[in-house]
Amino acid sequence: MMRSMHVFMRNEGGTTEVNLSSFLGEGFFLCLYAIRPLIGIRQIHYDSNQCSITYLEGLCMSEANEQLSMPTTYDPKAAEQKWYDYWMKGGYFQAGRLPDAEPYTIVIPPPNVTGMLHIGHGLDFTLQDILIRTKRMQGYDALWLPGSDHAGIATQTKVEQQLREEGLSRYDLGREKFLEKVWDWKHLYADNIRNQWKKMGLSLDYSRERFTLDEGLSDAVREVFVKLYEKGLIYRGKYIINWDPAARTALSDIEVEYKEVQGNLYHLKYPLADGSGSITVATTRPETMLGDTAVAVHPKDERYKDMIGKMILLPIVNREIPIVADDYVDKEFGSGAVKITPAHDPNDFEIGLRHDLPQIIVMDESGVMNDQAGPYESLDRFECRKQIVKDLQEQGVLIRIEEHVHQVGHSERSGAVVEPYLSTQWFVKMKPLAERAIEAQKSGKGINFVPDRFEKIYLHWIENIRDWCISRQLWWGHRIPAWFCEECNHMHVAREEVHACEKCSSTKLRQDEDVLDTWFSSGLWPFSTLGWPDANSEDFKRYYPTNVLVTGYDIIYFWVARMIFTALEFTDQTPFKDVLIHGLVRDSEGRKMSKSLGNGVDPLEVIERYGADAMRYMISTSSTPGQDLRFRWERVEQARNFANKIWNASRFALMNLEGFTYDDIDISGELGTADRWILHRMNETSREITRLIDAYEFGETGRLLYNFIWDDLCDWYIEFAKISLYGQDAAQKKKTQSVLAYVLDRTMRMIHPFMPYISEEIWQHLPHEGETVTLAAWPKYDSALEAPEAVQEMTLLMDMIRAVRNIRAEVNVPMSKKVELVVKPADERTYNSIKRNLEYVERFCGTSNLTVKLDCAAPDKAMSAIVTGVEMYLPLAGLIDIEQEIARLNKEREHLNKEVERVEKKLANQGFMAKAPANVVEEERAKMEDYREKRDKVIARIQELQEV
RNA sequence: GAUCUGAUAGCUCAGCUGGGAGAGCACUAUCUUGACAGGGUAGGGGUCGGCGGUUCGAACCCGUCUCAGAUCACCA
Repeated sequence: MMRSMHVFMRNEGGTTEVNLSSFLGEGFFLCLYAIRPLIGIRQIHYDSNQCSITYLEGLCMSEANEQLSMPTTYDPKAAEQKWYDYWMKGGYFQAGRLPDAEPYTIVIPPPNVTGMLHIGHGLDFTLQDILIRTKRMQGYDALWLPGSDHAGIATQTKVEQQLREEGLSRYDLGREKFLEKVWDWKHLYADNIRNQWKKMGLSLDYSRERFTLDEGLSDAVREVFVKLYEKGLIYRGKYIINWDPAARTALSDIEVEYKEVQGNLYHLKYPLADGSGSITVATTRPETMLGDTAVAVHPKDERYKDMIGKMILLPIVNREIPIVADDYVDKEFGSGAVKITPAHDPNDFEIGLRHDLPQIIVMDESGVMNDQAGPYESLDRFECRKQIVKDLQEQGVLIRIEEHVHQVGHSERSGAVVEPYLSTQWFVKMKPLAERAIEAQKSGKGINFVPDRFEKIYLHWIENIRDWCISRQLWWGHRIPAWFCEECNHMHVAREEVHACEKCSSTKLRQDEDVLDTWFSSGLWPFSTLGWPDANSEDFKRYYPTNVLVTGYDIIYFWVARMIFTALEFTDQTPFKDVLIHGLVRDSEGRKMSKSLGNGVDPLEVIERYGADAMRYMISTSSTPGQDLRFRWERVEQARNFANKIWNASRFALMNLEGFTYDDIDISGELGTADRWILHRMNETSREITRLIDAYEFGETGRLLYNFIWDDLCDWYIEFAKISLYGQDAAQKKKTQSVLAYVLDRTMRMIHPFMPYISEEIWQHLPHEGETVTLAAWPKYDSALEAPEAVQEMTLLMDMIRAVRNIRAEVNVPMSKKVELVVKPADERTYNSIKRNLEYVERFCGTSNLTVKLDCAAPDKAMSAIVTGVEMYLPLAGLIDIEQEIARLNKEREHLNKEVERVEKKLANQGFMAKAPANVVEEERAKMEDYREKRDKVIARIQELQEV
């Protein structure tokens, strides 16, 4: 709906009417409001019928803004590009600038080169950046080492997928060509990752960037492998492992995810070979019966006592297999008889060893039945299952199918159903390594987990650890440093390539085809990146062990635990002192972010829309250690608004700091109440946030900064400062300018770790010393800034102002109405406080025409307010009626009465008096006095009014 | 089955050694007073999951139950 509107332009008392037509009311108003500074409008009034505009007198806003080159809203994009380049050029992130300082080290959990970073990385990296930036400012030689992980199976899967789209497999290309492709991929994604780091504003030392397949790191891998082998802690052998038929590789136990699946339990009746009967077994994987080499029963099971030792004629393959007795079998479960397939089940494998049973592998490495499967050869394992069920049913062997929900292992990467599979692999013997780690932890020389409950989780895992299968039948990764002689098959394990067989001198050697589990190299990350095993590595000597590792709870087993035991084994110390565990970033409904749900959040999108600082602030401060957090756009918005608030407060300051230099800052001597108060608050805040950052309490830190900046600095101090800044007293003005410049400078330093860009942008505008806030000194608590009496005075003023505002709101006193506030202080000290600060009260009580009168009698037609130490009366003849005021006061009295009673009761409680600490009792006493005083005054006032 | 985490305002969450329940958003009213409408001011809204216990005093400690989630281990 279009309608026309009149716009009045008011200037110097005169009003010009302007007709504007064809616009939508409120939308237009908002547009006009937005461009207000640009066209020099000072005020706009809008209601549904008219809109009036007042131009700025004198200096108009647009000019002021141009001078400052600071628009009314903060523009993150320009600042981000500019300052990151500036930081890089200055080399501020490079460690080693302070050779005499104590080092502080963090190594980044290397992201996989499989794709783009997600918001979870955003959380992880932001927390680290906050720590490293804080420590850098605190004067440490801070090193944050970046890098990425080759992520063997994950990356190879991706590249193979890409190939598949071209109709190719890795075998078509061959090992060498394929690896070239993967390296291309790696370069592309490592660049992307680096770019994303920069967008997030991370202060990484790029000169030390590492990749797990770098020469140095590969050397570390070989060193560790050979040493462990020589110690007998790495062995090669034929065992049941978890096999991923899609990726055609072995997996470790923790790379298998168990998911609940609705399946069937098939009951099979195996006939005895002598025809004397049958025995029933049950299985969820009937196709494995082709590899059965026994049936096991419990030795004490009466039902089968006589059958032990007899033979069974295995259907379909017509193989005779024995009935064996083994304690493993649970008499109570199912029929009490178990089919044994040593080559395709870990438990059966163990039983097979005990009873010396043959191991028959019935499928190949891609899950297709092999020649041992007789008629089912070349059928896929699941096809075979269908077929064999049908056949067994026809032969009367399958007597029952029962629905059965069970856990089925899936490959963490490919998603394929994992097949327990007998094959020759390399393993790390975990017991001795784990014991050392457990001992370290229990003797107090271990890792400080934050929150500490994760220590329990870590210990539980490492105490129950099984040997680690480290070989992978992949191409992308560290090749196992083992060479076999083609003549005599002798195995050589060595750091360098072996050219001649030590046994038969043959030069025909071939290296083991397999590569190592990607976590084998990640497990060395904290020291391999710093130059280990090179004994002369300066970085290793200086920066190891690292201070803290920051990561999510999802990789405690995969990574954290492995780093700990390898570091203990090879460097004789823990790789870091603290481990900060954070949660997962979930979507707004609490679901895990995933590709399939499409609910992932791209950090670059967040940065694009709201700026890197907003993203960093939101994500770092909306988390508590160890707890998951939900990603909500409205929280990013809140963070953006916070950034904008900081921006505008700074704009105000800068407008009033024209010509003011760093050398002009002088906060000594006589300062106003508000000045001393804000310095006090800033000082307190700096002490608290320093403590909280050291405790990894980023959420609390953020809240504290938010409250300090928004409430104390913007809502109170800046308002109070206006009196002095707009006043006539030049000396006083200079003091306020000093405080403003000083406090803002320190405030920018304090928020810098959280919001590096906006703090740098503002800091550079402010009177400052030094090249960058990145290297500015962290604010230290300064006892000279303590000002308890200013706090007391300020509290009084704030209470008074709030009380008057309340009254005003209640009776709706128009802004324009002239009011006199009558104030009666209780004592001389309060009197002097108020006297000194009259102007503040007059200005900020929510009305522009308020004057304060001290030493007057209480007027009749007035609303009253009692705050600690002061009675106040706001004469509002014509606006209030006395009955209403009495009613309001009665309500107030009731409330105070309740408080008084509560405290009195507490103080009358002998238990409390006897057992509560003295300061608590004292506080309660003071409260009671205060409440009583207020209540009595309210009562007195009611009586006064009733007499009128 | 074991272990762990969570349950606080309509929503999302804080509440860091037990001492008068908080924030943001949303909602209601109100305001354009030379930084900010991405603002200001005022306000409504909670037996802190239930029940017991310890304590002078419990959102917080202990026990127990209910619900939600996670991790680990599983027998065919």
